[in-house]
Amino acid sequence: MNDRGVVSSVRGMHDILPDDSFLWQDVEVQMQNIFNQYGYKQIRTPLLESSKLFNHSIGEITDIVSKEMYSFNDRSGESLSLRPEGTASTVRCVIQHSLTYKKIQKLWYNGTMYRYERPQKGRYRQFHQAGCEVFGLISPAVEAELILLVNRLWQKLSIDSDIELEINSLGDNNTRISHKKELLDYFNNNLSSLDEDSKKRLHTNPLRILDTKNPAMAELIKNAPNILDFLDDESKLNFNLFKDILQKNNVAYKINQNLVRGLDYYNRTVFEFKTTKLGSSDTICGGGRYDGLVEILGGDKTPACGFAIGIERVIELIINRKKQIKKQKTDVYLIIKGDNVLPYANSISESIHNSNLNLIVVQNMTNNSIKSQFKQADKSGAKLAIILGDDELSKNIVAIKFLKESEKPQQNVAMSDLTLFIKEQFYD
RNA sequence: GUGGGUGUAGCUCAGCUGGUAGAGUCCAGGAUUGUGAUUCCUGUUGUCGCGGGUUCAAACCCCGUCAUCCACCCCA
Repeated sequence: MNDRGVVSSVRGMHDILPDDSFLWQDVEVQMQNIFNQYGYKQIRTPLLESSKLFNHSIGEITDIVSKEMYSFNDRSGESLSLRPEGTASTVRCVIQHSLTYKKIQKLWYNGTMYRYERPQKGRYRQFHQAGCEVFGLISPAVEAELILLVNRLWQKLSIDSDIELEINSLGDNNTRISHKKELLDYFNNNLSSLDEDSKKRLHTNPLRILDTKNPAMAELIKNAPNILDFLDDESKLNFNLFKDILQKNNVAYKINQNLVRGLDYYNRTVFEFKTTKLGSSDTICGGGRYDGLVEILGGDKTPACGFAIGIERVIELIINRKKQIKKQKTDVYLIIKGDNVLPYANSISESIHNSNLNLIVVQNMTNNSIKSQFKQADKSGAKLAIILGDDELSKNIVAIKFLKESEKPQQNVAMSDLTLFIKEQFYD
């Protein structure tokens, strides 16, 4: 509630307004088309899940679980949480319905996620993520396909030149244990070079130190033990194969040995699509392989791999790129003048809708001047204005004005011929 | 949780060393008795975020508070 007693949306949760919603629809449709074209099927899971699900999957000590979840007890005392990401719910759904029993699943989702964080550019408390998850396949062709599919989306949305792909491999369990041990030794031997934050992270999440933005530590990080030197043979083979596929398909990538994902469940190949155009929220898509998660959540051991896209960040990039964003355009605008015509106006709109031409028809319902109505018609982007006044009504005609092709003269059309006339204008 | 910036008309913003608020845009009407550019004229819109303090006087100074943006932490 603000000072005047008007309730407003809660911090970090934003309305998508009419001038922007068309762009959102456009992005969502393009995304769905591509996901579907690669044979992925949509799932829709609840926004609310048992808190346990996220505690067990994302990791108790991660920031997401320890301080960013919207959690509360419901009336029966069970702790529920608004989902902070989509993978855990997807895995839960897959296990619950035995979707991977002797089967491969390729799934996609799109929905709102919730994290209690301080809002800033590209980061909100309610935000949208779309993602794909693949279950039951061990081949690095899976990771590669995910990359190719996302890459295609960037191209479709014309933002590919703003985005760079970074990849890394986290290897298997042993890789991470031995790398972490070496890393701890290394940092402990160089304690004096660590900043305050990093000293804290030494005990919580030493991998994160590699990700620091502090330039004073660049040299230290550069010489730190490289996880890629610790890869087991199979992970190494997989990673090389993965890179081969990317190269064969002309996908540019950068190996970032310091790329660590924030969630506990990742192993082997991980990747992020990053941009420099969005301030400090630079990751617009992140993902990787998580072969252990299904088992952790109580399912049979199932290899899996996926990614999530931050839709708000994609939208920001698009708006950034084109100053004029696409708005919803009217096709036919109906102008009305006179006391007797009102009962006939809706009938005209209805007759156009009845003819299944799939046109956007807007009818002026004010009693404003003709001039004002034409102004509105022009602003709506309509190709045609239909004018119905007392004169026209008495002759059983309507006047048609071509708003986009002003060289064409205005013409009268009999009401009975109207839908045919309009069809010719839009489809011939 | 911690820093910094900003809150004035629906929107974008001006407002000097304190003297009681303005422009553009938008919308409506008219110039054009029923025709969309442009131009011109007219008109509508404000708890100057909120609360307190200083002062004869506060949009402006001081304190507090809320909202928002950006950054840190962390992440999509």
